Amino acid sequence: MRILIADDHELVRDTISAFLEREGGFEVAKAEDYPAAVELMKKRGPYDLVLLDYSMPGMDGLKTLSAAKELNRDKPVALISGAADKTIAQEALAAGAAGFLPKSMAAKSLISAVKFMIMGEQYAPLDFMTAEDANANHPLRSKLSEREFQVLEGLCKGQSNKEIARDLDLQEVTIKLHVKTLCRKLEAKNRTQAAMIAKEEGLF
Amino acid sequence: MRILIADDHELVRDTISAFLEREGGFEVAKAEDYPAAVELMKKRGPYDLVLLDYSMPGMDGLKTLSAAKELNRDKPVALISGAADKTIAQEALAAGAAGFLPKSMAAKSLISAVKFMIMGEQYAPLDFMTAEDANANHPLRSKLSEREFQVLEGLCKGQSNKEIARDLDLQEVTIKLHVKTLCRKLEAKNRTQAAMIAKEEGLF
DNA sequence: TCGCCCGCTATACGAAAGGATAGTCGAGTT
DNA sequence: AACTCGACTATCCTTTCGTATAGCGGGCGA
Repeated sequence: MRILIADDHELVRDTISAFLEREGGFEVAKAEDYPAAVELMKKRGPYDLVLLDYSMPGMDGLKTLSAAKELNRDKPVALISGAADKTIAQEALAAGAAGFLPKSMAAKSLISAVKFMIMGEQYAPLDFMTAEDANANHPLRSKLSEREFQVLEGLCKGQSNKEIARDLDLQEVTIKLHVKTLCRKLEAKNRTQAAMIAKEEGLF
Repeated sequence: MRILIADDHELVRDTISAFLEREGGFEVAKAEDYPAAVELMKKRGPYDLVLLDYSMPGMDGLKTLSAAKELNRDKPVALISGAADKTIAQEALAAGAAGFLPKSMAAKSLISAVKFMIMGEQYAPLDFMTAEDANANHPLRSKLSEREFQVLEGLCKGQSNKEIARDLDLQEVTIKLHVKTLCRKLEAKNRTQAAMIAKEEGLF
């Protein structure tokens, strides 16, 4: 069974592939970014399973996923990620990914997951998929009201008060009020800073 | 030789520890976050080497580093990180870290680095430390002029044009101009969106 | 040397944001 | 029933942003 693993962190790539080789008896090829993975698939492909890191140079979300799937002649291609959340996993699976492997999964589960996917099944850890979205019970959620949260989302998109008002079907003045109270709660002195704080908290 | 490795990604933690055990003959203990690492150091410590992930639950930069160093009775404590840049590494080493291991290092170098640190030396990969700062030759750097870059930094801090002007010792109108051209280059429609784009690019 | 681009400054104006105060309305408390 | 509280609207006013247009000086290449 031949596997290709692409991850920009050499330490992670090396140790995971060493683990797969020893514990699973697979033959593992390594790539340090997406273009390198493409090269390998073209020259040595198709592989029985391709594992792509979701955040590495050259990866552009789900577009590259389907491209890789074609390059690997419809043999399974799965995503692996340390930070991505449930929604991204769902989109990936819907887009035809053979599986989604969070780096928070146990190493021994990895072996069975890999075997499972090679057999053509779709894999995703149940506990990960049933978990709440990270931002659903985010610390900021309790500080801000629902409305303020919606307005904050608009701020993060760079929308003007007027645009936010249109989207939420409210008056512009109301948005201003929300922006003001929301800035106070976040200890931001203006909308831009509020948006940056939300971004730093990992929101939106 | 007893090593403690703390990382919130189980897959990474497991495979790295397996690698250290097999290839290096170390006895490796694992912790899933900082508090768990503290527990282990209290009960089973000190370890000959402690590896702490820089971004995991409970870690608060360098404060926790020195706390861990005390808990481990001044035996070496090193940081390991996937995303952190050179400046963080330098601060960590200055704060008494036994080493800084980027996840982009080769697995076989890990073994020698670990042995090196256990002997009481300070370790950091030379290529990593001499590398340019990630944002020094960032794609945006070539698109934007130096001034525009400085102004963008101000935007990301949520500063007003007037404040940025004071900091850069320029006139407010000049800042406005830079903001405008910078927004055009970034395809942002206002300052907030420009700041968000910079943030997404990993700047500041 | 001429033209040209770049960084900077200036003036001016409309649009947007920010702040203060006040009032309506409905839901839930006491 | 009186009360609080959150969400919403309204008016008024000041500050800040965003855009346009024009001018100046230095550096650089044709």
